Amino acid sequence: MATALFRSRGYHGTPVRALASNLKMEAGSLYYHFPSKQQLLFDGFEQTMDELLAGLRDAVERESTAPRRLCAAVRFHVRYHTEHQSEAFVSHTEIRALTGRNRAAILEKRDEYEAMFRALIDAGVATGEFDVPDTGLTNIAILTMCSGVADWFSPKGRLDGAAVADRYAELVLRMVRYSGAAGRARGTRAR
Amino acid sequence: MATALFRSRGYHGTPVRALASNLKMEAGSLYYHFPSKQQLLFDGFEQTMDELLAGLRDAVERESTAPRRLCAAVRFHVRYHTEHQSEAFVSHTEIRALTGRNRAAILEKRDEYEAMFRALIDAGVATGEFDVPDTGLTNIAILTMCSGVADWFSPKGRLDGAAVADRYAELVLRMVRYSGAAGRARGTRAR
DNA sequence: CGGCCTCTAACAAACGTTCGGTCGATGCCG
DNA sequence: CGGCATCGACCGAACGTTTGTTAGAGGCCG
Repeated sequence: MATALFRSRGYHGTPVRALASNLKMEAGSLYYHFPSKQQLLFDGFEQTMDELLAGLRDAVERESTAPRRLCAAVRFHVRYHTEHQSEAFVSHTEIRALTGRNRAAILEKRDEYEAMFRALIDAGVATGEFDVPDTGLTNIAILTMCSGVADWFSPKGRLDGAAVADRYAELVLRMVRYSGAAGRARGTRAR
Repeated sequence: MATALFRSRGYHGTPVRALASNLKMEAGSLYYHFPSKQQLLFDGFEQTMDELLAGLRDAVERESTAPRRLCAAVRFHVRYHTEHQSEAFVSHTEIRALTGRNRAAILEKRDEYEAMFRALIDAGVATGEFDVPDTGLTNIAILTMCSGVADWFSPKGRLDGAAVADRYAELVLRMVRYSGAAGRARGTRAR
């Protein structure tokens, strides 16, 4: 997969010839399948963002109360970052490698994602279930914390993706000071 | 500054000629001051890591109780990431651009930094002041969350560095479930 | 004059991309 | 069933440009 190479060497640090040889091909042959290296990056970005948006929407829809919805969102987000680690990592670090309108298109989707997340917090604040001094800051703190999972997670590690997701959900509940946090994290597991 | 360019375009995405023209020089002139592009990157890394290590040690030394020490550590970490945003950002994203032993040297310092942070949590757990289900995971969650500040912070934003640092300190206290969290964050401000 | 510092020019290597040719599989026709 | 055209997938070589780096000459300032 191209994403694995982009992850370990970066977009600009990965020659087209490396991408090709990874697929047991010659460099020129790649251009039968893709019009440019940039498009290859962009396609990966778009797929990742679409999966994130659809997955988040889906995870949230299954729950009704604010704490459960936020929990489900966090668990989905973390699990996606463990199961599609390379894609998620690249989507965070290589945005700057996207050119003009490609970058704009992705940033738009990222903003949409962040807004969906923020709405989950706002909802809990509105009902009084959450107590956060600064919704915007708390939201971005939660998101960067959860996205950071793609930085350090290892499938060979002590905890698997589901376990990390559960523990992160509890951490988030603490951050928004949901009083029923202690026993809830595991209880509201989606699947 | 070279770091600013590395930040916006990445190491491999920044030609030596761009670094030079940023200093109103020609490319060749740079090599009077630096032996190689790689060394330029490494020097920046080493300075940043040393400042982080020294700063953390210093911030922690001034406080005695576990919650105050953790708070001071978080505040220092966040403020450093707002005041040296480019350096901090590059030190997170471009580790992969470091070659062999350069990379090893930096990773060693990073591990040392993480261990110092973890010790702060362990101390609070030992005294019963903190209640965390998984120290290692909580530690890395806190660190990625706080380092993420370098991703989104803007000096022109609504909150300045000190304000962000204070709010992050409170979020962290919530994560380790220090019961006196509410009023403490601002109270323990260092400077 | 002498020591910093910067310039210009050039280098080989590596870059993304293009293109004509090749090869095996497939489909059609007699 | 055999012969031939067609097609998708890939190769290999080449392209013009850009890369990091080196070398030597020249200018400013003491």
